[in-house]
Amino acid sequence: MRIGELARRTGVSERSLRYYEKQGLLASGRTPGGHREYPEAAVDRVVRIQELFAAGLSSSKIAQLLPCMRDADGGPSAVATPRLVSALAEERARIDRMIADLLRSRETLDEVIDAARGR
Amino acid sequence: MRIGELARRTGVSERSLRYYEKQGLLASGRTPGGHREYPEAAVDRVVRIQELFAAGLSSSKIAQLLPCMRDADGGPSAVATPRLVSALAEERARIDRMIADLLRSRETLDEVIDAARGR
DNA sequence: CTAGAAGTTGACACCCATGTCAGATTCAAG
DNA sequence: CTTGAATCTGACATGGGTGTCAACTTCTAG
Repeated sequence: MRIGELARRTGVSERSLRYYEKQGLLASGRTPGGHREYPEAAVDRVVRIQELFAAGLSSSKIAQLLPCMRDADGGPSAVATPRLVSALAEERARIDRMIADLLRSRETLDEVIDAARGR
Repeated sequence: MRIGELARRTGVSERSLRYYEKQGLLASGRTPGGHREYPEAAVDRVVRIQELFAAGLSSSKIAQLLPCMRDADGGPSAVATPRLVSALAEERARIDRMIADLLRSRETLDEVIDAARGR
């Protein structure tokens, strides 16, 4: 599929898709004229990338991580180096802290909302 | 206490504390010479502010929210307007989505980490 | 062949909390 | 007083993903 359809189906702007490619997160074939051509699996990949971005990972971390992921198409995954594993473990810890923060903030919001609705 | 101590105790930079004040998130008394003076409760407040920032709320939302929060010192809380309540409900939904994303990302990381450690 | 939709690259702007630097002032201890 | 640490204000920079515009090229339906 082409970039417009991929953008529509993932909800990610064309701008961002091109950016992902420049960062080495998303590969694409090209038509003879130079237009990008994506396989079906690109949809899942883009969604995954977005999630990781939302989780606060940088493009370079994601770029290292992606080849080690079990793809939707069950492609052969590279195996993470020990160095990468420890970096990922740190990210995991960061995510845990982030989740804890979010739970607290949600509770804070709930208190205010409940107080306002309560009377 | 003064800004240096508050920064040390909260782990938030002096720069950010001054920024919070300019955004109306954090009040301070002043010494005759103009140095900021914070009450003990400022520590909790700053931590709360940081959590809300981490949860993706903007300073202006936080500024609206703070007066409605039950403070650590049990101060009198303002009551949120219906308009604010609905904005907060949206934020709450956003936080829920964010948590769901984080859980997925954490799982992704775990898969890669486990695969690398597994052999 | 042709028109209009869709795609390409490159450059510039923005957000917005935070870092950092400079120069001046205040505080607190000797 | 004096001196060094702490604080003040203001200004500029940064990161990093995304928006947007411009000028051009390619694709595709008729």
